Amino acid sequence: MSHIRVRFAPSPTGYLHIGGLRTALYNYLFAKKNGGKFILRIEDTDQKRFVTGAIESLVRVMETMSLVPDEGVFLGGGKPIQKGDKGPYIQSERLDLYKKYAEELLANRKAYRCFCSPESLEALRAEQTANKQAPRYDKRCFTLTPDEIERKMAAGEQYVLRLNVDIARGDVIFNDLVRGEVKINAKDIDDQVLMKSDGFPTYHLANVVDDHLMEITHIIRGEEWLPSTPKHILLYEAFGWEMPEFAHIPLLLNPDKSKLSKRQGDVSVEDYLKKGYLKEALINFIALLGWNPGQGSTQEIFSLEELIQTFDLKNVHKAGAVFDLQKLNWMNAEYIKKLSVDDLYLAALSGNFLKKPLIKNAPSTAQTPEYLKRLLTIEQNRLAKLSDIGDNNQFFFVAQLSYDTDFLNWKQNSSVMTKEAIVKAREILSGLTDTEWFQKETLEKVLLDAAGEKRGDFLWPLRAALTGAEKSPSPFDVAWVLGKEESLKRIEDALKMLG
RNA sequence: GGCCCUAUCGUCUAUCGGCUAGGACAGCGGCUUUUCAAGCCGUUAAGAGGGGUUCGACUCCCCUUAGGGCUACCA
Repeated sequence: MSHIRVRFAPSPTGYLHIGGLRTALYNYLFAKKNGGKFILRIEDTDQKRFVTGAIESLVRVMETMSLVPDEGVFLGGGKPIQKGDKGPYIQSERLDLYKKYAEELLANRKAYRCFCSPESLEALRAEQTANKQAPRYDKRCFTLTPDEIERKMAAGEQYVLRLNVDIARGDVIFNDLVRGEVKINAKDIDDQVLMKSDGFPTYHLANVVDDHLMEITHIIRGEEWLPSTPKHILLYEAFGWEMPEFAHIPLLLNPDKSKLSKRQGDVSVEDYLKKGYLKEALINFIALLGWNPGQGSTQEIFSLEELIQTFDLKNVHKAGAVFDLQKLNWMNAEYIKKLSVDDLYLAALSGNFLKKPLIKNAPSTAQTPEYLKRLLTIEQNRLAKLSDIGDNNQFFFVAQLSYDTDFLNWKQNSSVMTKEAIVKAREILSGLTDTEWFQKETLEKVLLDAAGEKRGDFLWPLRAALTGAEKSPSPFDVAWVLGKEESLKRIEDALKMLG
């Protein structure tokens, strides 16, 4: 297969859907793996559903996710720009092209004008449904005489162009790269509208025309397109064009196995980015939803580069895959753990995860880069996503702790023992220089030595005084993050409470 | 209703006729331990049902069942 060209062709009706991202990814991987070209085309043929700014956000997210096309629509100065010699890549700019090909179809009797009103079509459908028949256009306009057509057109009647499906065509058979042979009989194919009355093409026409003109060799798209593929094949036949290969990839599913949708969780890629899922984790996770390296491999963590090397349509699953947030969380945590603290800090900073109210309302000493990096050092192993930063350790950001005095006592220990422990801690800690303090190992060793055998007697009161929390990282870690001054202040506060 | 697709642990999946059915997430248990995580170790859990084909079927074929998708002048 020489000169492979694939495309991702979303419509700008909102944000990039996580399922769309997966489709884009498979296209991208397939292209890169095979030395082909990955094209981004915008399918904005439905004026009613167009959302302002959707193209920009679509392209931006693709870029963020490192799925940069070789050709098609890009962003330049925040505005959509197009690159490539097969453009334009935005369908609303190709209207005359569709018109030209539609006329060719009309001339060959492969398409015909239909003047039926939406109301009469709806009535027809209602009747067919009531009679338990499959709703299908009855071709009544196909038999219009040239005179009648001319009269209606002269009268300014609105019309659409329909595909003239020849029932005698019999089975339309094609070989899907992931599903194998698929067969649908022409009698089950509706006379699909190709051109709408507003002069815009429908998906079916625009898609086939563009894929041909843009020399697309492999159409990799969601399974929801499987039933309409025969219509597209009929169009290729009508034009006498070479057929591309088809690969229909399995749907992404909600936990209840229905098609992944809003309502049952987040579906836009930006939602996940906003929650602090790393793009590498998202790509990795989504790649494994419907594909695996096969060959008995048990590898789970893949870089984009590794995915490119390993990807093969042969190993794409046929059945839909449930989007399991728990596994995403695990994978994201894996990626967070692999980051250096500086990179983690940068990721948190650039994603705006250090500006949350919890942190913004904290004392300024708890907002310095040094402080936050110490926090991240401690929290790195405990984070599923960046938006979780600080949430389980809020004591790092409050000016004044609040807890019951009894909370300082380890198990059944008396407050006298607790006080002794905290006094001892104060003595040791106040003797440390700042340099010693910020050597995490030194701090830990000094405190561990002081704790001796019965660690709980010493460490629990200290940890309780420093955090006031039932759960927290170790007292060494907490003290290390807080710094000497704040730690000693909290220790003094505890001693005051103990009287 | 019609057409099409699909079917291995709860979830993602391996297996491409020889299986004591493997891995991962989640769950559970343990170790570690000052609490909570992390980490390490262990463990529960699957071939929808029925017919064929075959020396031998999770793997191939058929039927049933179940789930899903499509059925628009939306993509």
